[in-house]
Amino acid sequence: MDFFEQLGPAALGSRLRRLSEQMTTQAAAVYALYHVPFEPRWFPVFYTVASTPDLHVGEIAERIGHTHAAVSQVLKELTKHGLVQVQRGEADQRRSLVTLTPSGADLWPTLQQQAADVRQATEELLADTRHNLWLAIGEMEYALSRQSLASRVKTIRDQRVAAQVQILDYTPQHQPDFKRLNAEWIERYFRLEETDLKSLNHPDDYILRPGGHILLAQHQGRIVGTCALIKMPDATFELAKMAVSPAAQGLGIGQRLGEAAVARARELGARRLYLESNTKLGPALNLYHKLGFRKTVSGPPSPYERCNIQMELPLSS
Amino acid sequence: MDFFEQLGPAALGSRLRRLSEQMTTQAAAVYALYHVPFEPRWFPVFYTVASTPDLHVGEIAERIGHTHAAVSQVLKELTKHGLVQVQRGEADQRRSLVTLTPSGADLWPTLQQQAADVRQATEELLADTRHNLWLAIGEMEYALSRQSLASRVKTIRDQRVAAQVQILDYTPQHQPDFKRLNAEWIERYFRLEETDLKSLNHPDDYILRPGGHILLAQHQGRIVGTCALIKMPDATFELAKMAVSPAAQGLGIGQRLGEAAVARARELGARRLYLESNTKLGPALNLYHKLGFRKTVSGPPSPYERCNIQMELPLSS
DNA sequence: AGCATTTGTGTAAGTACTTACAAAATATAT
DNA sequence: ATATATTTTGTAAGTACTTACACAAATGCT
Repeated sequence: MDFFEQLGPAALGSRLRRLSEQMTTQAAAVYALYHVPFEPRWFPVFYTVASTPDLHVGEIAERIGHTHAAVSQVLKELTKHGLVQVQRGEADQRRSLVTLTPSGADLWPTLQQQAADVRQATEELLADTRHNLWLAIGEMEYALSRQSLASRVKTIRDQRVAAQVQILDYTPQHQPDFKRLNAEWIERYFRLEETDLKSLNHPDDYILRPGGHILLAQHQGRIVGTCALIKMPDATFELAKMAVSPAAQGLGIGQRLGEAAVARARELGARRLYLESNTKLGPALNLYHKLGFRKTVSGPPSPYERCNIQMELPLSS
Repeated sequence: MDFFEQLGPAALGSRLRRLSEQMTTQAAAVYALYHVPFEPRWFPVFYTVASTPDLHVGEIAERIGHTHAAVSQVLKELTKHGLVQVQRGEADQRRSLVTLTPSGADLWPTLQQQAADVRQATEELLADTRHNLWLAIGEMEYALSRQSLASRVKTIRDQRVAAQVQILDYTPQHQPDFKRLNAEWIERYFRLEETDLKSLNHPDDYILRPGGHILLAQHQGRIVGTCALIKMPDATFELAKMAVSPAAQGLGIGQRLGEAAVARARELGARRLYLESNTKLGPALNLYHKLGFRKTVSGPPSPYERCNIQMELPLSS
């Protein structure tokens, strides 16, 4: 099984599954040992009912950490085998109250004894190992409850990507990328307007020459994000043309671009940043908020139809 | 979840299953993170094919530790999604050789990167814990490969039962049990013969008064086993009427009875033990062998039709 | 009291594997 | 060379759970 060795803990899930399967098989063998006509998967439910009778399905499920559906299925089988009986609740007619039948009660001491034997065997097994599996599971469950594996992986990937993302200044060779990335998202949500086409086709004329700046994000040799600072009166820049390629979204590239834009505005002596957007663009607004932008009380009307929100960020110089 | 706390490690199997399920769910979330249209269960197969192309189904299965059936199913899906292609083997037409398609090869770097990220995340997770889950699994698998859980449980149970089993001397009140236990197994395999009935109905007359002894095994207040020493010429006793109740079989009660009988024969100054049995009775012969009995080369003919094997145990006094 | 909402349960279908079985190609024995 | 055994694979069904859905009973709200 070089597979596990090569991949290491990345295959943790697979390995856990294998071991749990092995344990389940062994459990079946244990029942055979005691001549008990009983299936391992019944145990949690039976144990719970025997310990505290007159519980209903939902309560049993909660105690053993399975779903009510699983409990319901197991109870059906236990009933068929004559080990438990189910009655409608008296006060609450929806509930199914469960108790042991006489033959279930007969079985109970044997199962208890068996559980005690299994417990002892497992404890001896665990005592033999340097790394205690039972405690390790507990610690792992705790660690995962604090931060999920997926979000841990995301953190790692974001760090790696951030190290690979470069923020570049616009040069004329970037015009096609600049246009493509912006046209892409505008067309997805709205319609390309005349004003858009002018500035996307001729950013030199419409953005740079009037004193603006354009920043680009490069990842693995490809331009995957853009954003522009457009000069406005009163030491203000408008943050516009913010776009990240769909394939590169979720990598924190917007954040990097935004931060770079804010830093650049500061360098240029801006006292205020301003932007226009649309409330439909949730993730974008989220990003702006993270960067420090807040809703403007009132501002000049926008030339774009699609803008229904304005935000600003005062820059204390 | 008091269930796990109450039962402790006896519920190890359940707990492993829960954790592995959680890891599987998380794995799916990780794929979503990378925008990869890929299911976690494909990974082992895909990984193996990408690392070493032109393997066939059986080889892949062996490497990843799954069955060929599982590999076959996953390959079907991978093919449907255009990630791998399967060809008949040239030399051996039974084999299905697997290689990546161009689009599978495209996906490979992303998956490799992702696996590396997952590995790092998991390693950080493991480093945070006091009991290393990865190593604990390895140790547990090793321990179980040396002795299965079922056999460990059996050892523990046998010890417990042995402590509870008492070997008693026959008194007339035991006659019904003595008869019941012997009749039970004789009728299961053969037919009760006249000779049987005499000694079972009147053990005093046929066994004890001629100088024999009867031992009984008592477990939890019930007589669950019998065995008799019948006096023969030349300081020899015949070990006969060995019976253990079906419900109590496998508990090592036969062994205890047998050992007690041998010890008693020694006390009585016997120089040899003798018995007759049938080769159909595998477990019984096994027990006799464990007690030290060996096949007799030739002996006097038995009054019982069912006897086709004779064994003896010389007792060095 | 009449309505929507919540709660409790059961059933069906899915999941990621397994075991069991079947069929074809190849290897081995006579 | 022919019959038999073994290898290789695919398919079906099972396992021990899950999620999704449906429906009745109870509760909350006006």
